[in-house]
Amino acid sequence: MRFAPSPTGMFHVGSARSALFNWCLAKQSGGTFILRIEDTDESRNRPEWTQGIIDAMAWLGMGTSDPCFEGPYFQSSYAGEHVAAAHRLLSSGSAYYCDCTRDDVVARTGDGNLGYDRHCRDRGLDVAEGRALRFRVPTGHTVVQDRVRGTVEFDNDLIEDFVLLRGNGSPMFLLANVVDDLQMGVTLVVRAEEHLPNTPKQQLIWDALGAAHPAWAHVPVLVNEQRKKLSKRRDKVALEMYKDEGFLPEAMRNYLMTLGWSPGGDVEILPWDDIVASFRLEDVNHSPAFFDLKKLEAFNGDYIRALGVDAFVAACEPWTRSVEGFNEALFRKIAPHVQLRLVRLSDVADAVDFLFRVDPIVDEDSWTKVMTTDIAAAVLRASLAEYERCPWDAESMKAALERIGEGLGLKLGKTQAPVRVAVTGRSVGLPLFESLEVLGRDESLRRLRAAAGRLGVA
RNA sequence: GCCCCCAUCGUCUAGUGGCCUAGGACACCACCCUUUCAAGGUGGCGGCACGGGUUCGAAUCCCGUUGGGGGUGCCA
Repeated sequence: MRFAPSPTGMFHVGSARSALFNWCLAKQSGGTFILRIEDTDESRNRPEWTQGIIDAMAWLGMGTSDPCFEGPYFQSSYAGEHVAAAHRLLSSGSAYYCDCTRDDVVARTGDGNLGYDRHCRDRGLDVAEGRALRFRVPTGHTVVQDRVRGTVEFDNDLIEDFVLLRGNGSPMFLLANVVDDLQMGVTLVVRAEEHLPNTPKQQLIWDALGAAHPAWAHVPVLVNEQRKKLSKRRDKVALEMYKDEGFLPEAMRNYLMTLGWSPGGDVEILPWDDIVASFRLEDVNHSPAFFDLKKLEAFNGDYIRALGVDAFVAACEPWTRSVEGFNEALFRKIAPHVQLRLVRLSDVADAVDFLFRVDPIVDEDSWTKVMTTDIAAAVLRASLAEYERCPWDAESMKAALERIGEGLGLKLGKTQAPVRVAVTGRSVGLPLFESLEVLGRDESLRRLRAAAGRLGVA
């Protein structure tokens, strides 16, 4: 098994899914998962992208220290082997040098859509600066046996004599990829469907090299709302971004696996070990899958709720640490209520900051909506009086406010609103009485008085 | 243009000729629960692209049409 991304940007969610598929296969077969960085296009590579890939994979649970993990290897360091293989192809007659430019070809064929016209095929050109080495595609048909798609047949006459070595002598992807897979003993290639058209070409190279090609499996691409392939330019595809927004790696990897594959039956959220055990290439869907953020969020919420309190508090740390006046012990007390309401961990700060700040951030819309009613002043005045002496636990405070509501002919839903805005600054949020309990009597009363003061209540 | 792939609710999918009056999940709507918001519960909306075959019987097999997608680089 191998996963061979090119380090040309942030780690793509589609790549992540391919990696995950490979990983599952390696795990269940006791095989090796090889990470090979395909960095043969020097102009588009950056070392930080490579580290980004490794970090993102580790985040998803594919760590370099895992027994099945091998690498990372860098394709660029095997250029010598690639060139050597190319020369073998040259001497066996499977390749030839060509000095045509793209413009030359188009000028001859008169059609920019057409491929190379095999102009130099039999010119017997020698190696020279600027001359590319092309593969001599044989006549006949190439049959690709694909483990997800079945049998796909290509007419060799329609495959152009593609370039193996550039004019500057550097190897191209098609060749490098094959040579590395051959050398590394790769027996199964699982990659995105966009590589299917490359497969007959690569299979031809394997044949010409006299080696048995690996088994192929092409999984459908991930698409956006317009049903176009997820692209780095248009779409939000960087795994790192999802991490920063508070998606749990467990939720992400579970969700990614369900795109194009299903564990069967009526469940889709299941333990990772079960996923690894039940994944089968033959069950992978043939059609593109839409990357649905809403569904990812649903998965994430589910995983957040399933966390133990300790794990939840720890997972929130990247976002809680920047909350003014944050106190972990206090947060822990309210955490179970927070867990129930979070879709992304990054929302935690807004949910709990009122507990820690000197003064809550007052949402003026909430204030206007709730505090300008007739009842607000009465509720505030009465609750101030009650809360100065009632036992400081959620149940008692609830009972007290219920009594106040009864006196005013209000349901609890109405009565709690002014208290909530006074204490939290907002009209929606965590359960009120539990929040008061955690906040403490002194601070709660102080905020109630401040709100009463703003309303002009004595 | 040419080559290739694909086609079940809006979305992700289950389904491999009779268990299908097509199941689940997300989203959406309603109701219940309720301390706001969630969570949870119950119910609802909604689909086999179309046309031909094959068969006693087709979402499932075959052909065609249409529609989508991918590829078509001295990128990977």
